[in-house]
Amino acid sequence: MAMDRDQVLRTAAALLSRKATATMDEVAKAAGIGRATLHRHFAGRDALVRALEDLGIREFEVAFDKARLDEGTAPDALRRLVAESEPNAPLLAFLVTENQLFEGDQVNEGWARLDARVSALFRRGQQEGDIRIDLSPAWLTEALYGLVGSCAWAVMDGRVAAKDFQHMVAELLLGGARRSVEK
Amino acid sequence: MAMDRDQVLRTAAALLSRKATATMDEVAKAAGIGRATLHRHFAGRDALVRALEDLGIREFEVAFDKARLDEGTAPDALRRLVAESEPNAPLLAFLVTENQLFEGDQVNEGWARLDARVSALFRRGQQEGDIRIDLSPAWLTEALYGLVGSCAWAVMDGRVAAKDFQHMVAELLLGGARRSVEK
DNA sequence: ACCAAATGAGACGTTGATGTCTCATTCCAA
DNA sequence: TTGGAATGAGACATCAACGTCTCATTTGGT
Repeated sequence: MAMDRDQVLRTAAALLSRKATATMDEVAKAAGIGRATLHRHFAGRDALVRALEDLGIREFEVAFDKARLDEGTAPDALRRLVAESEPNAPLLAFLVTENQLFEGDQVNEGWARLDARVSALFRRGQQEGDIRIDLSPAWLTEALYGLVGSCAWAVMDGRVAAKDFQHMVAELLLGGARRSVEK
Repeated sequence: MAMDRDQVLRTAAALLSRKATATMDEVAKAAGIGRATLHRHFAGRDALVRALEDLGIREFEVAFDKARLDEGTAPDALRRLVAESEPNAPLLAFLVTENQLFEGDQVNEGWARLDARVSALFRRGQQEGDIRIDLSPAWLTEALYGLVGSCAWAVMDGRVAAKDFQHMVAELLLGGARRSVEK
């Protein structure tokens, strides 16, 4: 029953992704540790959420690295990005809704770094002529997060098959719903 | 200072869309009424959220009617739907995140009715050859909600200009981010 | 085998929001 | 004008989660 900080965080992420209002007690039980121990490592609920935020940001930075956003065409890079994001999609969904509660406080600057990388990808795609220019990189970034989160919820609710996650997100984001003539 | 139930609900919707954790006290103050009065009309916070849910469902049913989902091509109907949804987009964003807390409880059957109408629209588009068939109507419906909600947040945060809402949502959903050759 | 550190269980006080209640005041219709 | 209904303000008890603390037990390294 040793306390593995990272393992506890991942368990908490899994629980909170499903039930965002889970209590500290529930988080502790889910992680198989005592509430006191949980408190010894995370000063409070806020600290826990911050730690989850850090974990999420770290995971996505790794995912972005693996996706090699600078290589190949932007659409291909985006597909890789969606594929690499899938394992952490529920965590992202949780953090996105949680962030909306932080109103104006101070948001982790890590998000800005991630946003910048995604925005840069879209911008590159626009410059190379692969991405339409009437949709701003900022909006495309938001939309990516939104679709990843939505699909994560849909998968958890059984409305979308898990195996379709990558296709559903990447294809909708890239190609849209309209049936293209050239296809 | 007479109590106008519908006006109170709209004020609450506006507040809670920005700050989902707003207290009953804050809601009452925002509505310009006393907390006791608020309590006389809504048995509790749950009842208030349920009432907001009803309001939202009513609003969207009206919006769907106005959008005339059965007329014209599916893409055109979808554009009208996005346009009609815009005024209530923040409320939708709030209700969507709130619904995720309702885990398995009982979800208002109104959502099923709305889902059915949107799904039917996408299905019609697929049958008429305007919407691609490799994306399920259920997912397209979820994606629509997700994009409307995401864009509502983005507008509230100033990352997207309010005047671009319809274009950003409808064009991304329909056409995707990839620059099409035919365009 | 030993000892220091970490843990689990639970008691305890605190806090913030909730829901109820009272009472003086205001509103509105007859 | 008048009387009943609705309201606003605030007091009050309740409750759930939080955060702190203690102490017996377990763990892990030497």
